[in-house]
Amino acid sequence: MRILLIEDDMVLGAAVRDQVAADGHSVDWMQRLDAAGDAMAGAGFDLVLLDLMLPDGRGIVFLRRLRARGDVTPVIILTALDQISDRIEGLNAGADDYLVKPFDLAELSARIGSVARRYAGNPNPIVTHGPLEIDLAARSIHRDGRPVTLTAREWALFEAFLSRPGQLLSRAQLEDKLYAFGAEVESNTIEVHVSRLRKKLGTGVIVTERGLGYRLGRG
Amino acid sequence: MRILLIEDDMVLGAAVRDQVAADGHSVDWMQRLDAAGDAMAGAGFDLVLLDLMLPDGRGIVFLRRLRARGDVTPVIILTALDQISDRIEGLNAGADDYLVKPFDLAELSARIGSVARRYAGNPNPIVTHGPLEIDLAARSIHRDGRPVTLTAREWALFEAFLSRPGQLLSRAQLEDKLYAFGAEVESNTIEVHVSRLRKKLGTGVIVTERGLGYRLGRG
DNA sequence: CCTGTCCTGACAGCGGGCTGACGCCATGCA
DNA sequence: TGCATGGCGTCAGCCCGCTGTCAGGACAGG
Repeated sequence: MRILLIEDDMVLGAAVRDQVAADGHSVDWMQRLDAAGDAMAGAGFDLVLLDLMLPDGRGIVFLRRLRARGDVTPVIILTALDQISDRIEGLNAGADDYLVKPFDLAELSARIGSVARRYAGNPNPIVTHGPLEIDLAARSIHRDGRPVTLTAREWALFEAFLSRPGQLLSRAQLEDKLYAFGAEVESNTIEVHVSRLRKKLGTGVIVTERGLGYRLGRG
Repeated sequence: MRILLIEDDMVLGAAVRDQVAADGHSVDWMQRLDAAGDAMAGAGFDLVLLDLMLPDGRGIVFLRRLRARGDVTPVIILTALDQISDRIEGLNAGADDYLVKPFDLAELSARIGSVARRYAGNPNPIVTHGPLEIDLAARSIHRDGRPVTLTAREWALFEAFLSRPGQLLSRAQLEDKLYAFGAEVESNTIEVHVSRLRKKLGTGVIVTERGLGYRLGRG
């Protein structure tokens, strides 16, 4: 897998590079955003590891611009910012995952593997689930042949179910997926999003386990 | 989830136990390290809440010994020691998280959920018990290949039996596992839930020991 | 047979879950 | 800058199924 590492801290960058390389991936390490932008425009990477605090600009802007260009390359954010608002901002900007420094290198490997598996894409892997056809890479869904459009949150939620088919997911687990680790949600946000998802995808897709959580229904 | 609480303070221990039980986990509470060691050697717990200051030894030694044995059960340390050096020592000994007394019970819940989720990763181990296939992480059961759905209380009860295969469990023990202390049940609730479980899982799963309690039958 | 224990169908209360509605905020457009 | 739009979190009220309770019957032991 081709990985682009954008990190200005030399010590941490080297450690990450070595770890990722040891996992068998090829790594391009850049210390500046402008160089990274050029690299992204050229060869296609399979994954981007992005530091948010860089000398020549905020990584979040970089990420947002990337997504605005239609680039769907998976991005994992590495940062010392541990404010909830920052995490939300990161995910809203289109990040796929989030690691707060200091993080364990083994955890980094695990996250990379997870993201890689999710996107392990021969051209367009299409998952069919009952009347639904899901193209994970393109983030598109068709229901009975008709296209369905999901919002960012809805997609994140649905993806959580797809990644663990048949497994029961508690509200807390889902909140972790949507808000990147322990953000406090004071209301029934998950319920509302589930409700909205059901309205778009059909009622049988997500099944409620009263008192426990939700799980993906049989297609 | 099966949780082992090691805490010698009766007031705090009771509070923690009630909170954890209210979150839907089954709790074993021990006041001494030697007893806890025996318990760990037997049934597998999903998580350990460990006080560092105990009458019969230092919790840190216990933890280190645990890891030396190759036991990877997640451990959260509860302690009044708030020196940085203590934290580092605890984490180096193999703890997964650290809570300094006095801590908020809600925070405890959040940490437990977080640690549990971190370890809830695939591949899910499947336990077979006669005609039953049990996926603890996914909270799913199949009987003769057909899925069986349990309610929250039914799960908690069944889990209590699974965690102690073959061991006799009195009604009082089961009530302790299912309900927070103080919320005493005055009727034959346990009997009713056993009955409902048997109807879903089959009659041979839970065996009655007249006058004593119940135990898990041979598969 | 008697007695104590256990099983299970029935039922009501309530608390968790669903969803329509609303307001805030960010974004896009003129 | 003002207006329109759409996403998202929050709230309230309704609904439904879980769950504790009870009662009557079954069963084991003596």
